Amino acid sequence: MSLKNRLGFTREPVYLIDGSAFVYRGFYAYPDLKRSDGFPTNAMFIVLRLLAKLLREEKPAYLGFVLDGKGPTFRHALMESYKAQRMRMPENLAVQIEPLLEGLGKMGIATIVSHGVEADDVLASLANRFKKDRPVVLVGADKDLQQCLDENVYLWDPSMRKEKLVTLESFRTHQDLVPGQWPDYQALVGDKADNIPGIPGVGPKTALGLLKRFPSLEALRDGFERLSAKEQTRLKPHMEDIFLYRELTRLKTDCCADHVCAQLKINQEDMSAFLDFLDAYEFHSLKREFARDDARDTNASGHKMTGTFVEPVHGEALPDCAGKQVGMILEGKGVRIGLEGREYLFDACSMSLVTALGTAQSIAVPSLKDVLYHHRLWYLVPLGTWFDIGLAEYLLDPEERNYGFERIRDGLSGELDTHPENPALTACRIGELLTKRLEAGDFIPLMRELELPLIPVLVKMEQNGIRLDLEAFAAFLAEVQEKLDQLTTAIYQEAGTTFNIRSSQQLAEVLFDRLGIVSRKKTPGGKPSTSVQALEALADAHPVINSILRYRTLEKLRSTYLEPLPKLVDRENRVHTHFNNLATATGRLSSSKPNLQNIPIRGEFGPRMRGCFIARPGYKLVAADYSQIELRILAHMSKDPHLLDAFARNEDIHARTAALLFDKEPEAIQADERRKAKTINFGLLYGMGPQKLGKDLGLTLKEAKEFIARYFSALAKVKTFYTDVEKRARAHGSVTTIAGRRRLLPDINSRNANLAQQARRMAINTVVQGSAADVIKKAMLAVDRDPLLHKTGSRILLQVHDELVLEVPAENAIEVGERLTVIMSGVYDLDVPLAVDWGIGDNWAQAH
DNA sequence: ACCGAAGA
DNA sequence: TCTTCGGT
Repeated sequence: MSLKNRLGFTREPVYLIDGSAFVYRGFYAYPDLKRSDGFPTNAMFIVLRLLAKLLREEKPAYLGFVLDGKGPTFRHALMESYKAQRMRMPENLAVQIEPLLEGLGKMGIATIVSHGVEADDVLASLANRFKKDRPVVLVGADKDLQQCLDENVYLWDPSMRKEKLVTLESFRTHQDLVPGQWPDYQALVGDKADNIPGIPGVGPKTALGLLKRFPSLEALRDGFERLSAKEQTRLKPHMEDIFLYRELTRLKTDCCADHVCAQLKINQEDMSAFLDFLDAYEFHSLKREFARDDARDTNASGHKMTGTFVEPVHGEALPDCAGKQVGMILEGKGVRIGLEGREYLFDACSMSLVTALGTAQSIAVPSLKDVLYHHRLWYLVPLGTWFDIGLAEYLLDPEERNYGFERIRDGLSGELDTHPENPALTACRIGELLTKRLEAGDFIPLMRELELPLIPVLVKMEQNGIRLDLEAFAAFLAEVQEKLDQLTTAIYQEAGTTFNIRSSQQLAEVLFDRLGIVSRKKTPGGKPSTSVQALEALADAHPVINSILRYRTLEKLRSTYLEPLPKLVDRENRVHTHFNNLATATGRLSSSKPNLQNIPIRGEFGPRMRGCFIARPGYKLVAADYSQIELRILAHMSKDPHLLDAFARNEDIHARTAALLFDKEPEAIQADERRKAKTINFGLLYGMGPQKLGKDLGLTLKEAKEFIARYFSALAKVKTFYTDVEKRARAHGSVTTIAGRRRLLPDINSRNANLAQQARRMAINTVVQGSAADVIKKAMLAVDRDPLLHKTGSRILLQVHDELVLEVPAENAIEVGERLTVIMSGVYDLDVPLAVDWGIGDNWAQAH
């Protein structure tokens, strides 16, 4: 549905497009699109496609396309380093700008090229003037545009798979800021992309806290005395700079005084020149689309209207929910309820509402996790009452990447009898439909006994967070930064040029073209690879290679961990990750914003990195991890006597495998032989074939095949297990884990051998990896419910696939560690023991 | 094999 | 979107 309808505009809105953003995005997103003579057309294509969609769906009357001009802007005059690290426009993109402007002209769209200011400034200035007369929709993704939000100004990004609309209201509920405070906020936090440093150690949480107390930088300066001593020392050295930073972020609202809205009127009376233009650049699909749109005046909203719309009641008389099926949608602070064909709106969550809903038979919601975050009162509704629509869909097909309500609704639209503008009634109906499907697939126990109860545990873990040692982070970062600076000069010298070492493209050019090193490995895309594996093989060819490898590891450390993490801490220096329970095809959790499941552990810097994650004063971290859980599951499922025996005796499994493979006593196994056995053990869990194994072990294809054959003849029951999994996958088109989790693998019966082979590997890996995920999820529930852990004041902080990290009062740490291992090893009764290793420490490194 | 983040 | 690299 168009924005006009959704937002109920009464006057024609004007759309202002941040052209530069889309031009760049298109350029990187579609690197290979070219005309047959080689002229690059990728950026043009993306922009034109975006406009086509916008014209078709929005039917705008006024639209302006704004591009950055060439020269420097006033911001460069304010600060030299501004956007210094951003490269100048690549040649392949620059050549597309003129033709693009020409095309837009023929399309009847007004373009504005900014000079001395950036495109965003033009957008802000025009929005500021036009908003008095009509709604303004800023089309773009730059977060700095949020400062323009107003009752009549909207920010919209339709280019992603899921469009993003920010209104004044949604901004307020999400940000706890007024749009006008955005520049003040950015000045404190900094912005790496624009090279605005911000204040070290001040992340979003701190900045929001400060702005809550002092609404502007001026107020902050004037009230400086009222800050705590710690805050004063942190802020003092930067108090002058932040005013400059704010000027860089603040968009101008007073340029383009001579533009009037009438100039932005779309004029598509004659499209023939534009169609010729599309021909000239070989945009055939776009031409078809425009020719079609030109021919018929479409009027369809594109939305299938089933059921009749029911006007929602503004509820102060509560409906009787007892024993009924209910659907619920959260809208900002408010709540929308649907039952028995009626919808009710409430301004906020309240005790009486929660009590009424608690008597329902079931409440279908798009995401239970969101509900629990919405208000603490929701915890009072019995867990068994909730029905999580996203979760249900995930269990039915874990390979959809999008479990948003809209996607699911549209997928089921054929079977819905509700109006799309009655989302709560729709949710209720979807709940009914999906319940039937879950029953048919035998997913109810998995849903009710594992996945749904896990959600409040995940929320607790996220809210607990884990504490960072900020001093240690700062010292670490300073060291790494200094080494990086030294390496940069060394590399430029050794290579004989300066270039962007972070760019694999430029690096490949320098190494393989300029220095004449012969590349051996290729990327999946067919270009010469500069990965660690590829570079290590070339280490002898040139001294610069080793410097580059070292630069890579340090840069990774800096950019992924050392720099971003301290910015995310709250008042107590704790970071709060998101544990996503609908993210993986195998049933594992994933962690993001920040990802705490890939914090380095190995190598020169791993222990030091994990040492920066600490327990709060008076507490210890207790970490417990399953030992070889996936191989143990393989042992249990295959019933292979060698594996069962090795685990029963708690032997070194890789050494034992090596002994079988090389026909030696386990004591006589060499390190290299153990390494090979380890690689093949892991490889087979991934369903790895001989090519990949050979590559990893440096063997020829023939040797690798023999090696695998030897493995399977020694571990014959593993072989039969593999073929059984494959057979079952063929027969059902899916595989199932111990807890009844299912992954669909339609490709396993494909005539395309590659696809079938890929599906075969997924089948094996999913059974093993997914079952391991079931085991630890069950353990998490048991840990959460354990009275002793509760009594000792333990809190669960992290899950890293086979590991749990708890924070515990120091005096109880040993007791908790012991209890934890008992719980974790006891969740499933397998044919092998589930061994658990654990440790205690003041930080995560020690606890290992 | 399964992820997420950063950079271009 | 692709490449790379950190984790399991």
